[in-house]
Amino acid sequence: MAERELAKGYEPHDVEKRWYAEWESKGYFRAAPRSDREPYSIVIPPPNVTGALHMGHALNNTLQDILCRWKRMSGYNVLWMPGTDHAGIATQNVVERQLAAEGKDRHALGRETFIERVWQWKGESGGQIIGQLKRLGASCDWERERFTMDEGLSRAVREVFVRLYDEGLIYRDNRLINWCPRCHTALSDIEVEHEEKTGHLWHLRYPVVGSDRYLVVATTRPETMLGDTAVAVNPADDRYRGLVGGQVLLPLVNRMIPIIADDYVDMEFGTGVVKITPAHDFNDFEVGKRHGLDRINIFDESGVINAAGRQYEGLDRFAARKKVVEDLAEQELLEKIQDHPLALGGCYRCKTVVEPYMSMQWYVKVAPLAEPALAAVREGKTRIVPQQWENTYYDWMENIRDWCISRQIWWGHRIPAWFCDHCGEITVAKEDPASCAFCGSAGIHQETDVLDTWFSSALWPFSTMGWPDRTPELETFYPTSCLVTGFDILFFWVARMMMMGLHFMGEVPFREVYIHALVRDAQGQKMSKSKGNVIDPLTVIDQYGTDAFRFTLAAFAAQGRDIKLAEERIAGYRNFANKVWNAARFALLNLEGFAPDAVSREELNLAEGDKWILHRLNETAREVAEALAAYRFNDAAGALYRFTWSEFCDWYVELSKKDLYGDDPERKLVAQHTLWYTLEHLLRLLHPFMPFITEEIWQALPKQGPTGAIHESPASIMQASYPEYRSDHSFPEAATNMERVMEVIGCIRNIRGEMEVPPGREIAVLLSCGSDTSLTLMKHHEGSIMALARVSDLAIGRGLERHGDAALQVAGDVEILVPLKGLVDVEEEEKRLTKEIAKFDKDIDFLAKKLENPSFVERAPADVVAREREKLAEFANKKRLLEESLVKIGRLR
RNA sequence: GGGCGAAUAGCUCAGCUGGGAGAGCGCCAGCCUUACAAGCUGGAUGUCACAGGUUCGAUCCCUGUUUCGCCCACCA
Repeated sequence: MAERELAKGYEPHDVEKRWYAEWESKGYFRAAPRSDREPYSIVIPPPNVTGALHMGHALNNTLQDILCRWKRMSGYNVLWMPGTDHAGIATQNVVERQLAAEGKDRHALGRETFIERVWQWKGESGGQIIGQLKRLGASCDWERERFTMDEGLSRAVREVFVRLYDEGLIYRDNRLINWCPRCHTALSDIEVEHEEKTGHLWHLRYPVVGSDRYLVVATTRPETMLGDTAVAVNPADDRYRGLVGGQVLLPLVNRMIPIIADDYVDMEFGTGVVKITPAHDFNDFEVGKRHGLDRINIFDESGVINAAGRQYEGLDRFAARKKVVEDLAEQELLEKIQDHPLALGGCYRCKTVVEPYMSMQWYVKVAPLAEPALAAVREGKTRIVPQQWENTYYDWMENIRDWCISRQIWWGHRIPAWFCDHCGEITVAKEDPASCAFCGSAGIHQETDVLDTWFSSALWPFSTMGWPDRTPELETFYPTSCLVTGFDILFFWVARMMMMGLHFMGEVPFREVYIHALVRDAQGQKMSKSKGNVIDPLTVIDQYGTDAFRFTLAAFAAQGRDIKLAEERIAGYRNFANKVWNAARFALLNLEGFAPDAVSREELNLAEGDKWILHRLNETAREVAEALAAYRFNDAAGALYRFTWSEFCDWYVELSKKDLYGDDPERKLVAQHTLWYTLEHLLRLLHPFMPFITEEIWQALPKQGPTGAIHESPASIMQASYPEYRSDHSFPEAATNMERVMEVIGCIRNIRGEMEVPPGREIAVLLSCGSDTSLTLMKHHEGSIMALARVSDLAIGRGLERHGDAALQVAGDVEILVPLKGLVDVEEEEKRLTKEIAKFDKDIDFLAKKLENPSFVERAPADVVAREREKLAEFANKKRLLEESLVKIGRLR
C-alpha cells in the first residue's frame, strides 16, 4: 500500500525543513570513531564566522555533500567534519565597525574587553552560515563542529608553534613587509592582491653636487623621495659613468645622497637612473643592503608622513604625493609626467593600497616544509584533480618565500612568546610561563601579535580530530579521503595544510584534492557586492527549492571551466524536480495494493519493456558511479537527468500504462513491480544530488513487509544502499529490441507530426517487415506501438503490398506505411519525401566517396570500414523505398 | 614578463582515449492524450575562432595567429 498521497506539485519548503530535522535528530550524519566499515572522510573548508552563504560555498558544499551521501550509502563510515574559521582580520573589522557605529574604538576598550566583545559577537551572530549550510542539506557531523579558536584547536596551534620554533623553523626578523595602513597589520605576500592600474611616471631632477647638471630619476611614487638614500645607475651605463661615487642633493629635504652603481638598474627603462628608498620598496631594500645604505622610514603605521618627512609631516601618503610634486614643479625640478601602467597591491580584506613597511615580524621558514609537500604530490600520495592544478602547485611551492605569520591585530591566536625585560631573551612555551627561561626573571611580557588566520587553518585536517592527542578519530580518518575546494585558496590553505600535515602527522592530509570552478554570473563576471551581480543562494533556494539548486550546481560542475550561473537554468532543474515528483505520483496511483515483498523478481515473467528499463537503470547506475569516482559531477547529473526524463518518464511510464490499466493480473503485477523497482532505485541514485525530494517520495513508496527478503528497508533513504551495477540486470538484447520498437514508434509520430495529424486523431498503419525477426518483434509489441503512436488499426506482415497512397518511413528493415486517404493531401507527403530523400542523398554521397577511396579501405580498421558499408547500404535502401513511394504518390495526382 | 584555461546552435554549455556534432533554455508547428502546461508530440538551426601540419580520416592530436578570462612576477 502506498504510504500516503503526494501533493499535486512539489512544494519544497516544508519537505526540506521536516526531513533535515529528522535526519539530524536521528543522528544519520554521525561518524563512528571506530568501525568495521571502510572510512571516508572530508574536512569542510571552514567558512569564516562572519560569513554568509554565497555561491562559492553553495557549490563547494553541494559537491562535498554529494560525495558524502554517496559514500555513506555505499557503505562507508563517513566523516564530514564541519566548523568555522575565526577569520582574524575579517572578524575584527566587523566588530570594529560595530564599535565605530557606537562612537567607540577598540583602543578605548582595551585588548581584553575588545576580545570579549568579539566572542560575544560570535556567540550572537557569528556562525549563521552553519544554519545556511543546513538549508543546503549538508550532512556534516554537526556534533563535531569545531572552531579555529576553540580550546582544542588553540592547543594544537601552540603545540605547532613551539615545535617549529624549537626546530628553528620559526624566527623573527626586521625587514620590509606588506603593511595595510588601514588594518594596521602586516600581511603575507599572498594576502596582497595586485590590480592593474594606470598610474604615472614622474621624472624628477636631482641636482648633482659640484656641477650644474641634474640626474633625472623616474618614479611611480614621488613622495617616497623623502626617504631616498641614494640614486643608482647601471655600472655599464656610459652616460653616467663619471658620476658614480659622486653625490646629488635630494631636493625638498636638502640631503646629500650618493650616486651608486648597481646591476639592478635597467638602462633601457626611463632615464636609467633610479632613486633608492630602502625603507619603502622591496627592490630598493635589496639594493640598500648591498650598498650599506640607511633606511629612512618616512611613514607611520597609517601611511602618514612622520617626522623624517620634515615639512610634510602629518600628511597622508597620497596628499604628500600631491604636495611633493607641486613643490618640485615649483622649483622646476619636475621634468615631465607620463602615464604608466602598474600593478597596485591591495589588502585582501579591505582593498587599501598596501605599503612596504619596515618592521619586526615572525616568519616560518618554509623551504624545509615545502620539500616533502612537493614530493608528496609528485609521488602521487596526494592527487590533485583536475591535474593541471598540480603545475600551479609545483610552481608556487618551488618558489615559495618565507611566510610572515604575525599580525598586529587582537583577534586571533596570540603568539606564545614572552620577552624578558631583564635579559632580553625570548621564551616560547606551550604553557604560559611565570618567568624567563633564560635568566629566571619574572619580568616578562607576552608578544602582543597574533598569528595569521591561515596558520590555524593549516592544521585543520588534524587539529579538528583532537591532535596533539592520539585519538581514535585521527587513527580512523587521517589522512582524509578528499578535500573539495576552490582554486582561490590553493596557496592560502591547501599548500599549507600539505606542509603542516606532512610535518606533524608524517602523512599527507588528504589523498585527493578536487578543485572546482568559480561561480560567476550569467555574463561571466565574478560575483561581487560592488558590481551588484550577486545571486544569493538562499533566495534561489526559497524560490526553486534546495534540490533543484543543488542539481543545477552539480550539472554545471564540469572540470576546468567556470560556472556561469543563469537563473533560467535553475528553473529548468526545478522542472526536473517536478518531473520526478509527478512520475512518483503516477507510480503511487498505480501501486495501489502492491506489496514488494509479495513477489520475488526471479519468479516474475518480465516483459521486454521491463528488461529494457532495468537494463538502462543498471547502465545508469554504472555511469553515475564512474562519473562520481572521477569527480565528473556534471556527467553523473546528466546521466540521471536523461535516464529519468527521456527513458523512464518518456518511455517506460507510457509503456507500462497498457498493463497497469489492463485486466491481466499477472501483467499488471509485473508492471507494478518494475515500476516500483525502477523508481525506488532511481530515487536512491538521485539522493546525493536531491536529498529532500527523494526522501519524501521514497518514504511514500510501498515498503517491504516483515517477511520480505527482496529488499532492505531502512528508516531513511539516507541509509539505503547505493545501487550498484549488477550483471544479472544486463539485458542487452531486450534493450536493442526495444530501441527498434521505439524507432518505429518515432517514425509513425514523425509522419503524424510532419503531416500535422492532430494527436487526438487515431490512424491506420501498416508495418511491412523485411525479416521474420522483425515481424515477430513488431507483432510482439503491437499493443505498445498502437498505444504510443495512437494507432487504431495496425497491420503487420512480411512484404506487404505497398499502395501508392501511403506515407512512408523506414526503420531498419521495417517499412512504415500510413495510408493517406482522408488524412492529408498528397502534396504534403511529396514535400516530406523529397526532403527525406535529399537528406539521404547527402549521406550516401559522403559515404560512397569515402568507400571509393582506396587508402581508407586499406588503412582504416576493418570494423570501421564494415560499419560504413552497412550504413551506405541501409541509406541506399531507404532512399530507394522513399523514391518508389514518391513515384507512386505522383501517380495519384 | 612567465604560466594556465577558454573560443562548438540565437543564449548557457556538454562532447572521456581522432571514425562527418549533442543537451537545456529560446524559436516554429500541433496538442488541456485521466503523473506532470513547471507538461506532451514533431520540427528548424552549426565553414566546431583563423591558418597550416600529422592522418585513409581532425571539433578532438601538433605548430602558429587572433580574441577573451584567470593566476603568478620586485622593472623604478
